[in-house]
Amino acid sequence: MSSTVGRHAAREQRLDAIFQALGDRTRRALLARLAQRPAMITELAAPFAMSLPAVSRHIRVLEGAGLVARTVDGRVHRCALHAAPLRSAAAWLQQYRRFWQGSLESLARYVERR
Amino acid sequence: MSSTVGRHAAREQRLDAIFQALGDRTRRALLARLAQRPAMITELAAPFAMSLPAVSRHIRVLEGAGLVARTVDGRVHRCALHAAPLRSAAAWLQQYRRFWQGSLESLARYVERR
DNA sequence: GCGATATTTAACATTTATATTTAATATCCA
DNA sequence: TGGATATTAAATATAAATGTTAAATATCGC
Repeated sequence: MSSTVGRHAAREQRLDAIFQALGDRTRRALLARLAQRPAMITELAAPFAMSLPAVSRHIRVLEGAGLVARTVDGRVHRCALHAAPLRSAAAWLQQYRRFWQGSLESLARYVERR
Repeated sequence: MSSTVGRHAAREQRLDAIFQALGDRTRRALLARLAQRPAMITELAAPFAMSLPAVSRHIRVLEGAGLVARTVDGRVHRCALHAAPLRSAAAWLQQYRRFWQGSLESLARYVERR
């Protein structure tokens, strides 16, 4: 699994997991909450109109993408944001920066011309 | 639907669609291909070990997220990258930049100390 | 008009995602 | 010990995603 294609597939798989995890507003809200400070599961679940097991599984998805780290402390599971994978996602998006920059500049030029 | 919550929900929905669209490696590969130059459906589908209808639907998902624009020219559907929504995704990610930067700086300090 | 080409639609099968409710498990603490 | 708390697991239902093949639709070009 140390071949070039293997590494490529693994990176793609990680991006799949990261973007899929981000593709749900509940999970993005959980990340936003964790960006404030770490929190236990019950605390994280409280604001949502959704059962605790449902939130628990959303958190597991975030963990699977490497976006949340869990520390078990007695019966309390404390969750913390782990932002490193977001960096990979941002790096992927930056590849396309010139395209949206391009269209913005085109728009600017267009607006100036009038 | 022009209330603040309405707008918020709409933005969340758009982010859902964008991130979900990006959460599939076939679709990311299609975007990468379209970043070279526009192409028709058949052209886009050719490299994939997957039926044409399957690719056609992936493209529709990208369209749904606003990432691909289609121009019908006779029987040929020409697709072009439309990167603007990626900017929203990047903007969302930038909110978290300080977290991954933070860990990078910590690492740098740690490496320096030794 | 007719056959070849480009694409979608339909019908279908399979898998994955998401949510619920009800148990089970583990820990805390009086 | 025993009841309250924190969390997961199991069972279940539904919906959505993904892929296939075969048929339908529309256009091209002779």
